[in-house]
Formats: sequence, C-alpha cells, structure tokens
Amino acid sequence: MSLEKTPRPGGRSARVQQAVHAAAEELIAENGGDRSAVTIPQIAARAGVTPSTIYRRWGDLQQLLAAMATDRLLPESVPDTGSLAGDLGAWLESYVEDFSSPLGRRILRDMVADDAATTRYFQILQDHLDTIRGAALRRGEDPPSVDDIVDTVVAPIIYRILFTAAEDESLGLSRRLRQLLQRPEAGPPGADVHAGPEHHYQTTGTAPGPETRRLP
Amino acid sequence: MSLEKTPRPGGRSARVQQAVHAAAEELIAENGGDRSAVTIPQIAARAGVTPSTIYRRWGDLQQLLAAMATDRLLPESVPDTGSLAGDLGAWLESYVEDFSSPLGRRILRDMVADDAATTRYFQILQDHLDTIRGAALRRGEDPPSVDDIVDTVVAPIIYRILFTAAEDESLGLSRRLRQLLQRPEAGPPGADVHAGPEHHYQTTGTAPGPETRRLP
DNA sequence: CATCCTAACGCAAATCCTTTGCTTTAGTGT
DNA sequence: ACACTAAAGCAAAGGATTTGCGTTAGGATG
Repeated sequence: MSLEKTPRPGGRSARVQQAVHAAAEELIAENGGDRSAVTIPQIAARAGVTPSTIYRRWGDLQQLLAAMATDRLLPESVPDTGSLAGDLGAWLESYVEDFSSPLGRRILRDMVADDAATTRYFQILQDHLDTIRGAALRRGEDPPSVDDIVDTVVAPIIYRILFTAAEDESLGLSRRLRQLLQRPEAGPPGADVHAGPEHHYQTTGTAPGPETRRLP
Repeated sequence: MSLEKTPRPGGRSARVQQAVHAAAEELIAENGGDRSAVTIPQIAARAGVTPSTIYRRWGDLQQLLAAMATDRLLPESVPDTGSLAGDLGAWLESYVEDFSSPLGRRILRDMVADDAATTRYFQILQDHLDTIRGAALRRGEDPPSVDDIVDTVVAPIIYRILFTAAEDESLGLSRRLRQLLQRPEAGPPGADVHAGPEHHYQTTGTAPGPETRRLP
C-alpha cells in the first residue's frame, strides 16, 4: 500500500506515516471533505506527532494530500477473468467507482495539483495496464497498446471527472470499452465509432448533455 | 479578459484585481514558477493593497491562482480559416501551445485544483467549440459533436499534459485531429485509427514511450 | 549480544501568515 | 449635491510555519 521508498519498512517511519495519513483522513471526513478546514497542527495532534515532523517530511498540506491520494488510488490487484474484455471491464468498473464519487473526485484533485504525484501515478497505471496486456498476450489475444487504452478510455473519463460537475456516471464506460476493443474489426464505416446503435449510456442525472450548449 | 462578475466594471474593484493578478504573476515568475515560494502578503505589498483585501476576496493562494488560470487560459478569438479542419487546427495549435509549456502546465494544475474554476472553464470551452461548430454548419460541413471533439482530442491532450512529464509535445496533435475528422469516411479497417502511417510525433526527449513499460 | 551510526522525531522560540471587527473610501444611483 | 453600498484599509489577536539543537528508534557491524 505504500509508495514511499521505505529504507526501513515496518519501523518508526512507517508507523508515523500511517498515523498521519489516518489522522488526516479522519479529520477531513469530519469536516465533510473540506480540505481548507483542516490544518497540519490538527493532524499532528490527532496522529500523536509534532507538527514539525509533518512539515519536514511532507512540506505542506497539499503535498501530504497528494501523497495520500496516490496511495489511496493504487489499483489493488489485477483481476483475471479469462479474457481481455473481462479484465479491462472489471478493472475499469472499480476504477471509475473510485474516482467518480465526490470524495474520489476531491482525492483526484489533490493528486493532480502535485506534478510529482501525478507522474508517479501514471507510471503505476502504465505498469498495471501492462500487466493486463501481458495476460491477454499469454492467452493469444491481441490487446490494444497502453497508449490506446489511455487515449480511448482513461483520458476521457478522468477528463470528465475533473472538468464536469456530473455526479453520476454519464461517463460512457461500456461505450468506450466497446470502442477500444472493437477497433481491429472496424465495423460498418459510417455509424460505428461514435454514437453506436445500442447505447449503454446511463444518462441518469445532471450529465453534460450529449450535444451542444448555449452560445456566448 | 475578466471572468468575474463585475457589477462596477472599470472601478476600483477592477483595478485592484488587475494589480493583484499582475503582482502575483510577477512574483511567481521571479521565483521560477515555484508557487510555494510566494505568499499573499508579498503579493499584496507588490500590488499596493493590504493582505486582508486579498484574503477576503479570493480566500487563499490556491483560489487566487485558479482564478488567474481561468482568466489566462481563455480562448481568445475564434479563428475563421474557411474550413472546419482549419479552424480546429488553428485553435488547437494555440491551445496546446498555451498548455504544454512548463508554465502552462502549472497554470493548468492551479485551475484543476479548484472545482469551481474547472467547471467554469469547461463551460467556456464548450461554448467555444460550439462557435466553431456553428461556423462549420453554416458552411454546410458536418462537424463532430462537442463530446466527440472533447473525447478524441481535448481529453487525451490535457490528460497527458497533466499526468506525463514530457516537456515536448509527443501529444500527437495532428494525428488526433485526423482521427477526429476522418471518422465519417472510416479509412482502411486495420491500420488507420491508431498508429497511422506518417507520424507527426516528435518523440524528442523523455516522452512517455509509445508502448509498454517495465513490470512490477 | 554489545556497540556504533544515522535518519527521523521531539521540543521550543522566533517569525510570519491569517483572521476578524471596525473604520474609511470610492463609485453609483437619486 | 447627497445618500447608499460594496469593497478596501487598519490593527490586534490568534495560529501556522520555520529552524536550530538535543534525543531516540531501528538497523548495521563486529
């Protein structure tokens, strides 16, 4: 679960990190997710350490939150459903679930605010996707490249989570998956890639209306 | 240039905002773009206002930066090159130029850290794309939907800017544009959509290597 | 098992940032 | 010209942040 290089894992350092992360998470939860309401001295008191420990180790609240975010959003285990479509679908479902909640959204913002955390996380994502691809290759399937998976599925979803107020998922998860996986066959030239026939959208609520918006 | 609702435009309020924005920009530039090095009292002094003015109006540094970011990243004017491909290309070029520089990247992060700023900006982006679409429709062209433009071009580019350390643009701008616009014709089934033949990539430096990475 | 070594933590003082109640001013409407 | 209001100035109180130095926990060495 820990991203930090721990030269002495299991030691005092690890205990402090865990205590601080837990304390911060508790305090944020108690404040309804409002980050600006919690302070480092508060976290330190709850965690049973002195503030200077946190300042020296993490720098400021933003970086502490970013570190917690990357920790929290790690893809847990690689599913193995027997097929690429299954593996990707299973992973994506939990991925979207993690990120699309109001809490996940805030955690994502915490992470994106910090360059180091973001690139670190992307590395982990690439590794994870590669593992899934590896399994597919071993089965004799022909998986899309990591870049294609990122461009077609991951980027649009994360972008809409960051830039869109939609609470629910009009994220078109299954539509995007189909788009990604059906590529090699390249169905009927006209109406395939975008706006496929049988929609799986779940345009439940205040989604970002599929089409145009008002003009200035 | 100003996003804020200015009930009294041109008055003192507007002057203060301009002075504060300018002061902040200067100070950040002097510190090599390091946000954590500049403080609100510093900005206030440079702008010739008292710190409490900034605190009351913007809340904290993060929100001030987010406001500056949305202001700074507004799409200036809608180009009219006579064709959809031209309009989109011209806009995208300046768009990518704005965002992909180290400075633009930091500004983008400032904006994304703030939910309100992000959704506000997305609204503006939608309006802008709609204007471009409108021009295309008036010419009798058949432009992709705003959602398709966002999914195919905008989201992947912004995602890679945020999550990738690449200094240069291996963002595949023209490749994505082609992918977006060539959809209706749906070229040769196999090797078209992804990894087109004549690459425009400029895989100059530490880019996110096109394919797989190391395993855990 | 005893000893040494070092990264990380605790402590406390000095500094700086942030908040807040009240007053003053600039711009607008009558 | 006069009154009204949103926004800015001022100053004091209350925290947050930084920093130098002593201490400690955990690993390394023999």
